[in-house]
Amino acid sequence: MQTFYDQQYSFRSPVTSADRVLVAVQKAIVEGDIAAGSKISEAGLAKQFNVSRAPLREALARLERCHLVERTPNAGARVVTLTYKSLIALYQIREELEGLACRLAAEQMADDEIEALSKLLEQHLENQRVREGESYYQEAGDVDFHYRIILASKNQYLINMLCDELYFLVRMYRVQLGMNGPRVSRAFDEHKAIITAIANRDGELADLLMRRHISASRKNIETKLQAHKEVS
Amino acid sequence: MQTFYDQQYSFRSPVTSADRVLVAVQKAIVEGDIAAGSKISEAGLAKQFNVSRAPLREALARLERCHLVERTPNAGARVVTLTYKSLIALYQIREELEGLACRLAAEQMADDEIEALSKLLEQHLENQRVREGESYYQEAGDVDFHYRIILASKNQYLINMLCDELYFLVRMYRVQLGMNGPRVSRAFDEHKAIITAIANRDGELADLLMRRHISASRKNIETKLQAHKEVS
DNA sequence: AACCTTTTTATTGTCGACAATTAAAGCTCC
DNA sequence: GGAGCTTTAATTGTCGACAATAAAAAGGTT
Repeated sequence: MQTFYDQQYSFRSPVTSADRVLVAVQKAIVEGDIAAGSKISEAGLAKQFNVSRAPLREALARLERCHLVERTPNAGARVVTLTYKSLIALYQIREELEGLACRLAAEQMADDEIEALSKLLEQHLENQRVREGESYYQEAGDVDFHYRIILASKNQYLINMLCDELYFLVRMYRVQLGMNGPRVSRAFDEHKAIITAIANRDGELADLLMRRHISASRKNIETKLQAHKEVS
Repeated sequence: MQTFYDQQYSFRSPVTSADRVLVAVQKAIVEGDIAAGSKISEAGLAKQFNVSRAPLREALARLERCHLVERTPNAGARVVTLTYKSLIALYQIREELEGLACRLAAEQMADDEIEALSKLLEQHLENQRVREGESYYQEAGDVDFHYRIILASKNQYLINMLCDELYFLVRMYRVQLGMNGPRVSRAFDEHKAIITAIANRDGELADLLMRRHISASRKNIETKLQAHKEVS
């Protein structure tokens, strides 16, 4: 299943070898294959991907940009660690920016775009029925949904910030802390309500609903993070 | 006058030569010494700063990060051009994010920090009286003010996005399109009202006032941009 | 044995050269 | 003379090696 969000960097296909490495390392960090908090060796990763250090450093710079690694001069890069504080900070920003995106989308989306988004949601519903309980496809669907609305805002900076700089971190929290149980179906309903508001060209309501949707999602992850902390 | 905003990259002093080049080129672009829309030659700039292309490319990557240049694979980097559309997009985001920053600051700033910020504003007022009509110091003061509030939000991502990724572009609009006339003194009054709201721990009002402040600033630049376009 | 200093090692930052790609110039053909 | 193709030139992407810095190990002192 080729999902929308598999691409990055404003949705260009990887042309340079730095792009390829970036995509691979992004995926590895998001999915936890490279442990959170671990140090990244430039020479090591370069060897692993059969490239020189130059393109790898370019990739590292972009990984820093999407907040997946933290670099300190002359000391190298470390994979970020997921914390409660970071989660709150991230979702505070998402509420504001995706709320704005939703409002702009309600004002600017073409009728057929709204129709297409509505159909996409129906597709996700099918998938959910078929794969009850399996969380990954739902996450992909959720990300797809948010991506579409962000793109519909037509705000260049907003698209860049959310899709390129913030969403990999969001996915990292989701993949590593999961989304499942009753939250999945509730998220669907919230998506549907948001689309309805957009279809009615009610930007204010769409904004509000998106903020609540994100807030609910945050609370869900918060509890998982809490449970996760208590175990370890 | 050493101003607060002269530093960058989360306020670390430039240690590597890529840092030095970055600061210099940032300044050159913001102040229009490197023309908007012009192509950047890696070899040329590298020679100009007496460094090799490696640190210069690192600097370019960060310039792209703060939206001062746009890079396309195998085609190089171009300095961004200031447009009406871009201005609107930028300020839409600023309203949301700085509004949030203001709300968080109202909740979290220590009493002595508020006191210090209030005193900073008095200092700016002195400066304004002395240098009536000269816009640069006012801008520096304005940027100082916004920086303080953003930092007070204590939200790591918010600080990074606003101070590292967006504010150079904001400064570019200000420096090249200027802020002067009655807007200067009005901005002072708005700053004062915002501090008062923060001192009263009224986050909601502080949020609202900051949004209006930014909106007013946008309208001011809009008219300048309009006039500028009509001339050229 | 713990602490500080010095030496060693490893890692990051920088350089110059080469390969790959794109943009420009020149040529051919209509 | 202009459109399309070919060749040339210029620019970007990548590589391996060296220099500079920081972390680790060894040594000495109290």
